[in-house]
Amino acid sequence: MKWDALEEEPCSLARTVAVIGDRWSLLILRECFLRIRRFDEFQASLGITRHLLADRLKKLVRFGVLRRVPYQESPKRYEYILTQKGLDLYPIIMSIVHWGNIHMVDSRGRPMLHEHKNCGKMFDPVMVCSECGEPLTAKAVHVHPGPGARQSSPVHAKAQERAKRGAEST
Amino acid sequence: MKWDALEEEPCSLARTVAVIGDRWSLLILRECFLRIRRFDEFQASLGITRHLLADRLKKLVRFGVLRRVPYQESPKRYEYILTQKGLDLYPIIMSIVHWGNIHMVDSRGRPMLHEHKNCGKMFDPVMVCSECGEPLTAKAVHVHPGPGARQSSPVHAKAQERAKRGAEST
DNA sequence: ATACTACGTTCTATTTTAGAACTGTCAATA
DNA sequence: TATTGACAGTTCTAAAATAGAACGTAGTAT
Repeated sequence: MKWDALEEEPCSLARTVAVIGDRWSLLILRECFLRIRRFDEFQASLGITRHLLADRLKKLVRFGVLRRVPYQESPKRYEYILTQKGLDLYPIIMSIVHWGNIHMVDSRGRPMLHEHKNCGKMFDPVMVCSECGEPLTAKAVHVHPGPGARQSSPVHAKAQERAKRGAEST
Repeated sequence: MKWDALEEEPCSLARTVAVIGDRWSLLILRECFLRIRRFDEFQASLGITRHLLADRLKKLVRFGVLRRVPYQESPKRYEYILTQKGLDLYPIIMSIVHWGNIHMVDSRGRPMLHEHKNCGKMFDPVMVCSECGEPLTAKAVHVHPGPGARQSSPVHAKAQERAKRGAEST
């Protein structure tokens, strides 16, 4: 499968993966949320090759996640700023960080703590239902095809059936 | 940078990216949450090459995200089931889907809708603070080094300073 | 025997990435 | 005036990852 094909898939996950689903894009976005904005800063803090950095920044700009903004004339220099679309990636970044905090820390503990300015406390992110406010788990969610769906795949139907008959899990 | 180096980084995001930060792993996990469990089912529904599928499943098992469970003897056959560690990825998957729903849908609308069994309504996921329950935004969060941190990078310090002096954004 | 199912492995060609060097513009310094 | 340095990329070659197809294996069914 080509990257471009991902964008066309009738699946919001696949389309998002087309934007941020590679090793470097997520790390670049982490730096953006840590207020890194300039080419050489990204390069220095990530150790990414300049070649790939240029490529990924272009891609993120093309998708409207970053904006390339001039910060000086002569010589003209640009920095890369998160757009609203980019800022909206924050829940993704935070849930990735949180999973790492729970499942990937070593004996020394978390590399980073997060303080919520509103309440002044160190927090963890919690994902809740927009309708009832309860925390969400995979098992409490049922999926339906939406208006943008393509006819449901036979393999999924078969798996659903088997899962219903079978005992436990996922 | 090598993939193995990512696991060692003092950053929960980088360590999580080492597990799920490639095109296929996230798509495989999507299928897991849609109750796909068997090799040929993954292959059929994703169009991934058998080579890479075998490789990624091994990796996800190695990281403890999936469990390889026999479902029949003679010939011995296995299926791949999400562990608790894997189920805990749900907020990541849901926030990725939600961003796609908001920013990547075409005119036909969402490919998929989610129903919360607890309240019976179609919902969107919302990320809130574990301490005060308010929705989280990037600007309302302040980061601190944690016990597992390495000394803060000069480039980050520089960027922070510049960001404080400067006017708006991120 | 032959075909079929399920789960991989192996092979070659293509694409992507790593790593280093190079380019162009301008400002500051010697 | 010549040199150095900062910044933002581009270009090059070698190494690694991926795509696509074929092959292997172990059992059941015809």
